[in-house]
Amino acid sequence: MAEIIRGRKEQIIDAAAKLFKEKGYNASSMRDLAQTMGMEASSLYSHIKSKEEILESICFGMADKFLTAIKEVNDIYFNAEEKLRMAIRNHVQIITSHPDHSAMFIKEWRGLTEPKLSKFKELRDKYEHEFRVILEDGENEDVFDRVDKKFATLTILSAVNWINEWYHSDGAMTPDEIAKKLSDFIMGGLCKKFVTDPNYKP
Amino acid sequence: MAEIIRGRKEQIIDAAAKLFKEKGYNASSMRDLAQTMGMEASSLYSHIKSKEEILESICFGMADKFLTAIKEVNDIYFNAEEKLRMAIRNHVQIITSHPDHSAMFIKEWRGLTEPKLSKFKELRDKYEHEFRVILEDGENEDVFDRVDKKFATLTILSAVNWINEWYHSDGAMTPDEIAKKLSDFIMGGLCKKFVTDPNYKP
DNA sequence: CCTACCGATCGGTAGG
DNA sequence: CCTACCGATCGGTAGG
Repeated sequence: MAEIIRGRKEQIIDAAAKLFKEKGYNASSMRDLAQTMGMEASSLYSHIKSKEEILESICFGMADKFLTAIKEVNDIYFNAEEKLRMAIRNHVQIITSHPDHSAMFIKEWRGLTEPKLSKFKELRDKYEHEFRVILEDGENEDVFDRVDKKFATLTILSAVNWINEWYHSDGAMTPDEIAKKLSDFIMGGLCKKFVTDPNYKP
Repeated sequence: MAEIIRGRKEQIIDAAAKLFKEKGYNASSMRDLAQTMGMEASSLYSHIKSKEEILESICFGMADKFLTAIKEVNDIYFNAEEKLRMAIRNHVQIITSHPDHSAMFIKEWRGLTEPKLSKFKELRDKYEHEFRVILEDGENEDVFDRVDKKFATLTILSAVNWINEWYHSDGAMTPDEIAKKLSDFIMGGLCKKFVTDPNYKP
């Protein structure tokens, strides 16, 4: 019984994530959501407390996924380049396996109201901070250029998040191929050059 | 008389852009907008036809600005690296001088309905295409690496658009400094290396 | 899970 | 630019 209810709740949340990603959270009504589930809007409330509860559970659930992934990377003592490549790989992995839920974490969280909004922003900032630590490690190891870390972090995150706008599971690239290309681009940039880093292998 | 009405209309549109950027288009009501203007919601309709007309005029106005800027760059025969740096500089310039209106072009256009939605998407694709042409030029000139052009275009555009999320005119960097840093990052990536391109000057 | 319904708010109009 | 108001739709509840 409890399992049936929980299962149904997850179905509703998944359907909501898909709808909210397509139309936006504010533009989606509970009646829209009910229709995709083949039920009346009022029936949704047997399983969920409110519209915002859905958004909340998705946003915080994904924040947990992203944070757990990057903390694992930072705990293991690879060098900075490996760390960054791993962090990007994990990020792409999460986005491509949960594209609808990821859209809530990346952009639809704006629909949250206080005090949940502030709580969520804290988690996002934490994730950003973990990325930044990797870049700082890289500079200390003399592997990365001495760049503006905040600037570089935001630029990298914007690139990895943009994937969610164009990725479709039937596309030509696998998640790992996407992660590889993105990492190469971030490491090496666009211009031709020879890398003289000791770790470089042609 | 006509000037007074037009001036008032522009004030409303500017206030709307600011409001829509902060709260999102769908989450903003005409009553919210009226309040920021110190008038009743119904009075807005003496100056504008509908809520969507506001969004439309901003989105298409900005599309025109961005397209004009990049077409100018592509018409002048600089080399590809110069073209890309110029295109990024213009893009940053437009965003930083019209941050509210730019937000409509970058994300709030989703609030448009057909047939305007499709028309707008065409213009966005055109802008993307112009960027892509620059990357193709760069490869032909043997200045850029042979990269997936669609992939690189989207990555670059995501980075330049993300500026709109964190840029404030009282920040530490000028628009040209932002453009320079971004261009350097895109050209050179994060890793240490020596550039052997003939055009390279240390 | 449904029918029936609530108060609030939405974009927008009429008429001055 | 305002008052007065419209039909539609919103998130959500009561009761079964």
